[in-house]
Amino acid sequence: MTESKQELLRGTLDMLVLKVVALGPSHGYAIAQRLQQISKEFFQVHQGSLYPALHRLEDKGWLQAKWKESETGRQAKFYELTRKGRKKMESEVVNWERLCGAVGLILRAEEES
Amino acid sequence: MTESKQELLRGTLDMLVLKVVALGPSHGYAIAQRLQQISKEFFQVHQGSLYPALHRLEDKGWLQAKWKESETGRQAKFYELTRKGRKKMESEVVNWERLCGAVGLILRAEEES
DNA sequence: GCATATATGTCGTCTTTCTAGGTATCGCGA
DNA sequence: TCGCGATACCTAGAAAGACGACATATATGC
Repeated sequence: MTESKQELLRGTLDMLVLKVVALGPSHGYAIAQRLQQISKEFFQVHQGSLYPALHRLEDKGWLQAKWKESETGRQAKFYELTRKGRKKMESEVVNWERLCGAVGLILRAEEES
Repeated sequence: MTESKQELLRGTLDMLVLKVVALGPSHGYAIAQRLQQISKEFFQVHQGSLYPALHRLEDKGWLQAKWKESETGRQAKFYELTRKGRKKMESEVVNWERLCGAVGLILRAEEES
């Protein structure tokens, strides 16, 4: 079994996290679970990637954090999108789509005369 | 004009190069041009990215190089796909498509009840 | 003689991810 | 009660890959 979970593509994590947080404020642990669930187990986000990413996004002013009680009754750090974060997310999505399109052009290219 | 060319997504360059070489043996300089042209100027591949990538792909046994005369009459290093390289390319493409699908799931996700 | 396009390459830096560890609390079953 | 798995946070170090800047050389045209 060479069955290891999918590595993330460098640079996509920020967009994915912003998008998941846009679905509703959430804490780190839950964000990782959501990403895994929504992607049908394709993405497996490691804590060593996620927490630094959250701090990065907070530093940049795209996320804002508040300690609250989680669903299970413990303290957890809930992140929500700032206005800047929403803009950033939207531009990242647009860029992702353009990038996908460009990759698609390459992949569908055929030998020209 | 904040018009700088698109950064590559880390990890996609290998696939794109393999795919372009699959269109027909080509040398570094021409590979960069082709990538730019086919992607309609979206990708601008830097020399500092491309040449190390070509050496990497050659080391892995996915590309094979021969010095030949280029279209302009000079010596250039022509790369072509090996059998291993073709397999690698195909699996990378499959993986790219699965990854795109997974990202799509995230981007299209909506707040569930 | 010089700029530009062609063509290859290296080096140092930066960013991001992974691996591998650490802390702590809670609920559950043995 | 003891340990374990799940929940929840975190960091440090290493690896990878892309970038910018630089270096080199030849051919063509002005």
